[in-house]
Amino acid sequence: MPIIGSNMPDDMIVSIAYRFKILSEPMRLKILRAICSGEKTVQEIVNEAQASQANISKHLSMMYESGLVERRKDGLKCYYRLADDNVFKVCGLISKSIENNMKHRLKWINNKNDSLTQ
Amino acid sequence: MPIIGSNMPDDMIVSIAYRFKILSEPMRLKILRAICSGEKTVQEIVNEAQASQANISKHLSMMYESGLVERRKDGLKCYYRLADDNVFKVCGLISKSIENNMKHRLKWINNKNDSLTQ
DNA sequence: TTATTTTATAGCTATTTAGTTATATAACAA
DNA sequence: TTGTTATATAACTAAATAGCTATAAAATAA
Repeated sequence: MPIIGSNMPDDMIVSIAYRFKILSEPMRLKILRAICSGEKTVQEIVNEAQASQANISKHLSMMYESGLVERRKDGLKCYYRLADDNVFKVCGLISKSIENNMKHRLKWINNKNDSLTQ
Repeated sequence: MPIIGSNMPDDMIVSIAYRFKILSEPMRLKILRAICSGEKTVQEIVNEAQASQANISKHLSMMYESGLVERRKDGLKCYYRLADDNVFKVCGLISKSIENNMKHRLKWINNKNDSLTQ
């Protein structure tokens, strides 16, 4: 299964880039962290993510428009939930990649120190 | 293995967001597409991604600084390659997620049409 | 030396956008 | 009706940044 492969068309690249863009803001990841255990109201998300209601609402609207989250209205309250859980796998891979990178840099620093002390 | 889980600390969120940010620019994904089959020189990447040399070089520097790509200098030329291939898995999941989302919207549209024609 | 090639970078501009304040909308309660 | 609560949105500002042009740096060739 080719993933990004040299055959990936430009418009698919643009779609993927846009999805990454949504995931590239710490506040939006905090929102995902808040709803990863189940649906939450806007107020609950505001409290967990520690931001203004207007700010959270704007982020949620954007995430909804792009299909990253789904929502359900019940009276005055609006419950948001994840649209699918691929995003968690993605974050998992990214953090693994960051880990690899840090290990790599650490090894490089150690080698440098070794050669300095030899 | 908890992935993003409610226990993920803020600084890890920030690191992950930054990695996503690097992946959120179509031109940088085009660079990845260019080097996914193996290391390439800056000129080769410029040709494949169809952008100016200065622009590609700036993106490559940024990707290098953040540990997304590695490089090897040989005379005048500089070869860039991927640091690890988690990024491909990530793009794969993202495109799968986009697919799911499109299917979902399509189904929603179809249901709407069904109810209109009933 | 001088010229050429390859890559990196500095300075600039236009565009995007996160967060803010204030307000609108909409459901509920008295 | 009026008031209150929950959420969405409009207008604005400040900061970040993609791409541009011009130039610097560094290796090679003549």
